Order: sequence, then structure tokens, then C-alpha cells
Amino acid sequence: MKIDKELMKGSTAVLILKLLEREDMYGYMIVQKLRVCSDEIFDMKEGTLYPMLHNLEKAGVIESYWCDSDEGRRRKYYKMNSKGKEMLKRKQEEWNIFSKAMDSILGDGLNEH
Amino acid sequence: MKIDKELMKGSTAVLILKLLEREDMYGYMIVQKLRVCSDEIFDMKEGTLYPMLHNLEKAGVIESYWCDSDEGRRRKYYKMNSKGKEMLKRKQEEWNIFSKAMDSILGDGLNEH
DNA sequence: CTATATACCTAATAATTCTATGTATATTGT
DNA sequence: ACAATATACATAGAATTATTAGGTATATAG
Repeated sequence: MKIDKELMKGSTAVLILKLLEREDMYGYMIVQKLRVCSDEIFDMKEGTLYPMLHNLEKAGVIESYWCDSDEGRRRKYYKMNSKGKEMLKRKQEEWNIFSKAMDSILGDGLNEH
Repeated sequence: MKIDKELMKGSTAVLILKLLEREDMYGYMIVQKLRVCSDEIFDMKEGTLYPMLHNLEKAGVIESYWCDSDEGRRRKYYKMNSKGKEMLKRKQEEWNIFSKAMDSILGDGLNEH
């Protein structure tokens, strides 16, 4: 069923990588940005996000660095590298294939077979 | 993250219900039809399908009956009822919302926030 | 007569996500 | 002053979901 799984999880990893493509971000910020940009549809839990960020870092597709902020406690920023960009590209293609297949079943694709 | 989960699984249950909307089908047939109609993208495993059919039946959204076939062993056909039609409608709407949210992140939706 | 295709099923495992909890700091309301 | 809320990171355990691997059984093709 899954197109490819190696070290990626469902649809969440591609979302994270996509956000990091534009700018370096820290975990808490990713959660909020996802919620706002998806019109409240995505509500990624911290228990989902942080372990995934750690996995992506272990896999060598993102890198992290600490930054002190003016307010609150310090933030751990994540930065995508070239390996991450490749993975994003591949994962985005996978999403396109998957969603096209879904639409071909849920749409009128059934009549063609 | 999940829009609704009650007794439905990821994207697979909505696919099954959609196929059963058109005609009564038996398990093995569902697997093949999914593969063909999705251009080989979906390759649902029997270990995924059969337990899910049983769950859907327990939940009262589909019903089953046995039929002898001309060749091979007998087949267990599944039929969607009105409760199943409601669920299909709801699940299809969920897919639309989810895929729209995905596209809003993966597309150019990031620039609007 | 063996391999393949058809056809069903389940148990054990793997993979994925959530819930719950913990730490710590700063701000806002009362 | 004090409690609640928001920010910010993190992990363990539970729950969910899907796959792997095995089993049963029948019919056909080589």
C-alpha cells in the first residue's frame, strides 16, 4: 500500500521538509505554521513531531543548532541540507502519485476498467 | 492529525467502500480491482483487507453472503448498506479536506501566511 | 504432479501516531 | 502575589494501522 517507507512516516515528514525548505524553523514553530497554513486541519502533536525531527536528523537530511530567543526558553532550529532537498523532491512526487491514485478510485476512474 | 478515526483506517476503508458502492464484491476481487484501477499503485495486502472487511461488517456498514462460483472455491461477497453509504460520503469529504490541506502546504500555500 | 492462480483467514510483528507526562521560562489576568 | 496560559523541548507507554508470514482449500496449466 505504501509507495515507499524507508525512513519516512506517512504524510507528516514531507510536510516538515516542505516547511524547512523555505526557512530554518524550530519545532514549536512548525506545529503552529502547519496548523495555520492548513486552516486548522493539521494539528500535529509534539509527541509526533519531536521524535520525527530527531529521526530526520539521524538520517542526515536535516541539521540542528540552538539559538537563544529574546523571550522564553531557547529554541532548537532545524535546517534542511542537500540530502533533505532530494528527499523532499522524491516525497512530493510520491504524494502526487498517491493522491492521483486515490482520486482515480474516488472519482470516476472505476468506469474505465 | 487524523480528521476522524472512529472505526476507519487510513485511506484503505474509503477505497473499499467506494468499490462496493458500484457492485457487490468479494475480497480477492477488491484487491485486484484496486490494483488495476490505480495503475498498480495500490497493492493492498490480504492481511490488510480481510480483517478490515470483518471490522466493517461488525460495525454494520457492510453485509456479506456466500456464493458458489463456477470455478475455484466459493466466494464471500460484500454488500454496502445505507449506513455504509453515509460513511462513504463522510469519508470522501474527509479525503477531500485532507488532500486540499496537503496541497495547500505542498503547493504555494506557504506564501499566504 | 507440480506450480500457479484463485480464494479465504489469522497470528505475530512492524510501523506509525497519539496520549500523557515531565522539564523549564515568560506573560497575562486576578 | 499567584494561578493560568503560552512558549519550548523531550520521552515513555499505549493505541492504531498495516504488513509479513503462515495456514487452508480448489482448480487449471504446463
